[in-house]
Amino acid sequence: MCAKKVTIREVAKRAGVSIATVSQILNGKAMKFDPLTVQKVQAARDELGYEADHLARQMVGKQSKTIGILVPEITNSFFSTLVKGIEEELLHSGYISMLCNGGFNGAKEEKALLELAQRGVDGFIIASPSISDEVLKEILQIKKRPVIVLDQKTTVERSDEVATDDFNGGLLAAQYLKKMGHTKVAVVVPDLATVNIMHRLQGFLVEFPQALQLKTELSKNGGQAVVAELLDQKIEAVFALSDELAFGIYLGMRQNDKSVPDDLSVIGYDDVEMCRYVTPALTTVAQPIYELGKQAADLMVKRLADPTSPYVKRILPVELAIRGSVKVKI
Amino acid sequence: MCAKKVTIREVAKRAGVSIATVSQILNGKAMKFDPLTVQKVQAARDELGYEADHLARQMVGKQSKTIGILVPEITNSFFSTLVKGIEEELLHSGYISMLCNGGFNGAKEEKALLELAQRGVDGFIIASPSISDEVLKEILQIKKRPVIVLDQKTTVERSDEVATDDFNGGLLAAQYLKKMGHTKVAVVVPDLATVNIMHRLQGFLVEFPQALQLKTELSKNGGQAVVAELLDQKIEAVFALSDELAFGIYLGMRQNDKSVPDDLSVIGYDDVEMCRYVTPALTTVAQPIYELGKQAADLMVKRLADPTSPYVKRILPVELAIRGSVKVKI
DNA sequence: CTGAAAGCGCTAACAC
DNA sequence: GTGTTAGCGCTTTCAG
Repeated sequence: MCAKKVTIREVAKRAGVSIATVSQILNGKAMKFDPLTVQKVQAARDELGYEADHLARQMVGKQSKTIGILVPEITNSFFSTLVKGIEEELLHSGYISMLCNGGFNGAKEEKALLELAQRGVDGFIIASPSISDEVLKEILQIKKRPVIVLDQKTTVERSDEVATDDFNGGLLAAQYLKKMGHTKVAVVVPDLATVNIMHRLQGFLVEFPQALQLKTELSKNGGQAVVAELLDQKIEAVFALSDELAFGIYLGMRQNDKSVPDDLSVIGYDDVEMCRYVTPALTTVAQPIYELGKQAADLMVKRLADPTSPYVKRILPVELAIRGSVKVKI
Repeated sequence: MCAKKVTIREVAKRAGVSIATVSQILNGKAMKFDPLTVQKVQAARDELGYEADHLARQMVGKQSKTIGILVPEITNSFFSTLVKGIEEELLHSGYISMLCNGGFNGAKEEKALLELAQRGVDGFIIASPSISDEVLKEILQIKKRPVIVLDQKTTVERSDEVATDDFNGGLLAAQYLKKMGHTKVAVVVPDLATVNIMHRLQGFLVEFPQALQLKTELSKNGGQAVVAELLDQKIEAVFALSDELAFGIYLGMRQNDKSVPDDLSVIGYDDVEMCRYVTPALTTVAQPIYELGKQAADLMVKRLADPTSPYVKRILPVELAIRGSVKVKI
């Protein structure tokens, strides 16, 4: 099942041709050869189960069939789902993922990216807000390898893009809250706001222009930290720009002996798996996270296959997942 | 910051020696050279910021400084935390991670492993119950690369090991339940029981030899599925062999309009981050998951540095994290 | 002590 | 059409 290591030379010998011929034929240039030779080579390849060594191939400047992935926090359900989507699609296309966890730390991310670049990855999929534009540009320009960024501070020119319809997501959340009769609403926004998150906010503000905006860290802790203020201000309903934030709010409420949704309605964003398992189940704006990862990977593979094709941008739809964390105001 | 790509040749030229000399000196054989030459070479290396190309080096049969990681489901909090620990420790030591998601699918895992092997990883860290022993042996024997398995069906001979004190964890859970006055208890065990999970069970059974054992899938769904039976049997307290299972039970209880812990006490295993955020917060046996990953990575790095050192086994302690899901029986 | 030379497995010009 | 040759960047005998 897993022979020692069959080289191109053996295939050549077996087929009675030179290694160059084998290389050519096996790399798409088959039509320039005598059909008979092609036959022999392919037969030999199959019989020996030969597969080109990615590493050797890479040394001569070809693809390594490896993609570098950078996420800030794999531990976060959003990112792990994303990575899963990327990884599965990539593996399916014969690529493999090199994963790095940036930890929301610019320096570490840069190091990771460099390490990845040095490893000769064919492209990067970067989903991390704290990576600086300059570093990104450097990678992109100097290394000339395609990059796809997700969840980024700014958009990189000259790259493909996948995103979800963030503006609409924010709008959906607002409309729902309004429909449920809420007027005194707040929105909790992260310090480190990425463009996509800003879009959500903008969508939300269309319906609630003067919603109270609470800044905090984009994490469970951040959500927890904001509860006191929410309670002080007698807010009725809060829009958490991520489910993580919402989970933190849940905890904060419980610590204050208050109930969701009786004392405060909360609506989240992302639709992470745990939404269904917290009590009450979290009403949230569902993004197709896994799909987002798959699409990013797909775009990357396509780009690598045809580097000159025009850049594309794909927007994935979002929808409201109504569960139990928003009550109708009587 | 990221020079074009400085090769060994440039360093050699700069130092006024041959590339062979540079290679030797930079690879530990410095003492066999004239101190002056060593000086010059190191100076040149530093000035140019030279670093050997991992790929080229690998081609000549050296290390690739890359470790393959296989997990069944990165989306699962346990595994993502584990991966984070591995990844961080590895990056710290100059290694990089190639991640594959097995999806609890033997065939896919095998493919991933092969792909990883072909990529020339220096070693494998495998945390996946469904990988077969034969495949594992093959990797280990044919490729002769070190493997560390976690959460495995069986233990591989001739490898280092890290594990947590599963037996004690089960015992701890049982003792706590007993202390809280429960007698009619159940334990929900996964179909696909790995050795470590069996140890937990054994520890638990020491205190509750005739606990009701419910078999199900090791997942949230599995937990949910088992609730009806739990209720039918009028169980007072249940030990879920993983937090995932416990979360499923929470949902199942809610769907039956029953309360945790009033109608059923539940204790989990793992201490995943969400334990604190569900309602009630989940009492569980805490394993140092992140640390487990770090240790596995550390062991791997050490093994690679000194392949002949004796195999070691590290056992990490577990402890009870008491929260709100177990009530004292009056 | 140090350097020349032979590859590792593969691809790409350029001859034949 | 197909083989020859020259590397990619590095390590490693093996002479000198």
